[in-house]
Amino acid sequence: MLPSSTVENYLKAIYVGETHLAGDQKLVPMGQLATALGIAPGTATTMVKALAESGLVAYEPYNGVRLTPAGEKLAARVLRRHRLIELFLVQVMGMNWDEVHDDAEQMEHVVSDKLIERMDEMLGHPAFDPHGDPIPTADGQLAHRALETLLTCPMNTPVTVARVTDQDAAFLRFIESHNLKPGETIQVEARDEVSDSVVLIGRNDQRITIGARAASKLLVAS
Amino acid sequence: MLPSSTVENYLKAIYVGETHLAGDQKLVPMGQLATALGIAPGTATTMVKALAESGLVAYEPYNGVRLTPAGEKLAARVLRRHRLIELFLVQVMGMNWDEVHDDAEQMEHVVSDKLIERMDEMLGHPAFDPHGDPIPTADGQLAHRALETLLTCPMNTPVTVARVTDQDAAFLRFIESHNLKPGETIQVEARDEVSDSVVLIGRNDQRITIGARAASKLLVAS
DNA sequence: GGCACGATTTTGATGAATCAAAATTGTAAT
DNA sequence: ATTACAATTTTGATTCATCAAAATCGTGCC
Repeated sequence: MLPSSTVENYLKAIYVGETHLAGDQKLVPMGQLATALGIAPGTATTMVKALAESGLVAYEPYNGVRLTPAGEKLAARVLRRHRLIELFLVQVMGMNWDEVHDDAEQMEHVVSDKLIERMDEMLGHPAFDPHGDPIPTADGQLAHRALETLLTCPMNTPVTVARVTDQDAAFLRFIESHNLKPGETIQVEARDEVSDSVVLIGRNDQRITIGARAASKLLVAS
Repeated sequence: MLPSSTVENYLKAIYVGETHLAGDQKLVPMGQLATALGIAPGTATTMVKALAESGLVAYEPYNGVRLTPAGEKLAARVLRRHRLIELFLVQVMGMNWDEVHDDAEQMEHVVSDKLIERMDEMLGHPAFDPHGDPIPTADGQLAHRALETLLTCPMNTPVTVARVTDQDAAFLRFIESHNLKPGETIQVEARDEVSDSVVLIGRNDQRITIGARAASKLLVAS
């Protein structure tokens, strides 16, 4: 009864959906789940009912779905694999951070525990992947950091880029080419509601203007 | 229209089946194919007919199946991936040669061309995997070596183990623990038809007796 | 030459995952 | 309250890969 790749993907999407969710209520709506997985809404409903049967999720019709402890354990395992693999591909295989997502997406379902362990050791039990996403520990714990987006962090104060929450290759290449990868130190110089943009001061005092939508995907620590 | 894992496995099995086949006729019987893939005979027939539809194999009812050039190209690609991955897992990840088969079996279907290329470079464009199986080149060429089994090679003459044609983990561990891995130099001291066994002189003049069945899986070069 | 047996093919059915489109439900606005 | 819209669920079908068991084919043997 080991979970299929499909089941693993559903659990992972619900897990991530829960964290993207506003504070208290932890029910992921079917529509959001279907969109995240790129499937038709009806398919999500059918599948989630099956997952509820096997005790991996709690399903409330018309309201949404949430992981049970069993489901969360499995989801964390898959996410751990995904992020370790991404880091491995960048760190050891010398691939670029914008081209590792698809490989990780596939490999996370098939590589042995032994191989994952080897990667983990080789990388020194890392806590974060190349995008700054936390890597769950073997027993499912997530490192928690208090981060802010570029829309909410203090202005004219040096902050460190900690996480980029978008896997789109073109976006990642943009971030990289403007020296905004995790680890870089930057400042927010100005925010403008009207033009919907944020002006940054980056490496070598270079000014970079990005849209608010993009700014919300850059998480920083003060 | 990229081939599914299932299709890739069928092609690979036919490819390997063809080489295991006695010289001239290159038709792999359905029964053999079904056994190799661990499926029911009827399933093989159905699937092979579909493969014939797509031009990957030539199918002769009641006689067997053979790869077309298109099918051979795909099969060689899969085998190349499989063997590169096995070597990578041993050489780079420090895994044992008896525990890499299953990972390779899964990964061969999912990793990107880019990642395979990186492995190939990192390993220095190797021609053989840890078991001595030849790795097809990117354009599908197989290195050919004239090897003999321990049942047919010259006796009382130093020969070098070149290939072990069995993926069974227990067998591989046996080979390793008796210092009979590819690269080792040994001699055949005696063959006995009646007891169905072969006596070898291995490293440090150690005597090792193995059955004829096992001996047929050790290929050596003079 | 006929027959029996082993290999192969056919048939009918199943489970997993999916879709499109129709039906239903919940809610927010009038 | 009604109603209208958006989200969700249901329905009916499809595709892929598989099996078991029945039907068929080909070959070797007497």
